[in-house]
Amino acid sequence: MPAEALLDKTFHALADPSRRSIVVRLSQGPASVSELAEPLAMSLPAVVQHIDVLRKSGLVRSEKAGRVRTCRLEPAPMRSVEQWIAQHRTTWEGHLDRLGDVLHTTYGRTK
Amino acid sequence: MPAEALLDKTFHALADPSRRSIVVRLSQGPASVSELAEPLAMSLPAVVQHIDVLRKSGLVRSEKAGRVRTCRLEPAPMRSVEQWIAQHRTTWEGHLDRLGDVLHTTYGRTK
DNA sequence: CCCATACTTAAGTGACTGCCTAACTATTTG
DNA sequence: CAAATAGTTAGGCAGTCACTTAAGTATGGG
Repeated sequence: MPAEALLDKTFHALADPSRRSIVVRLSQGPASVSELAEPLAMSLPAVVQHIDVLRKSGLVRSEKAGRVRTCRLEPAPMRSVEQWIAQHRTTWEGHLDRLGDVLHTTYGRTK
Repeated sequence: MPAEALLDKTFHALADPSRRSIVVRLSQGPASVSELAEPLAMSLPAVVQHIDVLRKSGLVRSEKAGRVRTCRLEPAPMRSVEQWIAQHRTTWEGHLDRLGDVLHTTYGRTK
């Protein structure tokens, strides 16, 4: 998957409170579909659809054993989101530093 | 704005490549609406709508001077997204550590 | 073998997105 | 003041989203 599309899907997946709560739950360890559904006030198919959005972003992986599907968190997409933010925050901060320089040379005690 | 809603809007705002490219451009310093529109292959009203999504998430602030509206990046929402991720990655990593402990005590050389 | 469990599939719906064009309102500038 | 510039407003439209209910498919226990 192209990096841009990965970011699209990961940001989109995280832009929903139900899906974020699933992620939070999974950050504490794997869980079945029913376990993930239990705290959510919606039908089971709706939960499965949310899990599917998370799965398509790569944030969640799942395997079925018997009649139970167990979901677990996959760290890579979250890391790429974190990196994207860190990278552009750095640019932004770098620019602020340069702005500071400009302000300093323009208004500071020079010569 | 409640923290949850802020995360909703910020993640949603960043889930679009055009909007992310606007953010990247603004991370290098403020820009006018037309400047932001120039590299994007879409009509000006479409760009303004994207800027509006960014504005509603708090990621972008803008002021109008004369007929030019200048947009700049606001760091707070990006930071809260970064914190949300860091927080749950920590939980997740913590769990991995504990899993490591369990594996060690269960299968490792004990006593 | 029967029944409860744990999903899965399908189809539908109302709201929201991301675009567009057309028309309009301010502000410079010649 | 007339024309170009910089946005803004309004309306429409195809596609996606977040659900729903109803019906189906495995699987495991008694």
